[in-house]
Amino acid sequence: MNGEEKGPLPRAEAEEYASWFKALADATRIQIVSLLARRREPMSVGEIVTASGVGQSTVSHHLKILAEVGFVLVERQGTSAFYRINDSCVSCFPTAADVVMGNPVPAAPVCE
Amino acid sequence: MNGEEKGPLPRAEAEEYASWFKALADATRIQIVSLLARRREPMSVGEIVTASGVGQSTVSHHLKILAEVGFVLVERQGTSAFYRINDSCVSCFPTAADVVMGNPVPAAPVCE
DNA sequence: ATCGAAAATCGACGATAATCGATAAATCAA
DNA sequence: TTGATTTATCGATTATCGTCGATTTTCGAT
Repeated sequence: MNGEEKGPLPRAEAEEYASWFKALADATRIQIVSLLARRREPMSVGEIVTASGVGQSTVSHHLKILAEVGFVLVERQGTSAFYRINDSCVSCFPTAADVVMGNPVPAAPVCE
Repeated sequence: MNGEEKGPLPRAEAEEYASWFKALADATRIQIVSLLARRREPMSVGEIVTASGVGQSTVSHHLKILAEVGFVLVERQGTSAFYRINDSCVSCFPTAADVVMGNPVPAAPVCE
């Protein structure tokens, strides 16, 4: 019982979808995500900083956003934080068709 | 020859991807798109305005953005403009997996 | 306890984007 | 031509976002 209404998607759902897409609506975040996806192993913030050429605070900021949506996972060891890609979250990311069809918003942003 | 490099996605590609996702990174645009997708027939700007409850100039602005990415198609009749969903563009929209895998950016934003 | 290293947070700035009201442009009818 | 209707554009305001430098926090080592 989804898209048989004639009105637009309710505002709340639309905002949830939008927050998903916002996570990938920035070139720097896409670079960070692609970086973590190519190297399959976890990377420290420092490694990501040097590999991406972006400031340390900026990288930390973006990693936080990516973690909130569940795109990346954190594990802390000593003073370091290691981030890795969250494959299960990548696969549950909504498609444009989902939005357009009015499919229910994916379970929870934080998968796993 | 895609994701076997160790560095991040080149900036240009990352920006192209980001521009795609930016198109759906706004709740109002998602509402407009979902509205056009549910009613399969074209809608005039005025109809979209009353159905969405957003200002006329705002709707016109968002429709322009959606048209630039190819999500919607325009046809003008008299003083009216009728917008409809572009199914072929919806299906070619990149997935999160595409971004993460470093797949090539979809052909052209303006499909059809 | 003190120091150094790593990451997160804070404060500020500039740029971008969303929204609105008003105006302009285009079209058709009388 | 004049007027009415519909949409696009313009100008301004406001809010959001990305970025940076500096500071703070956390943790391990000495």
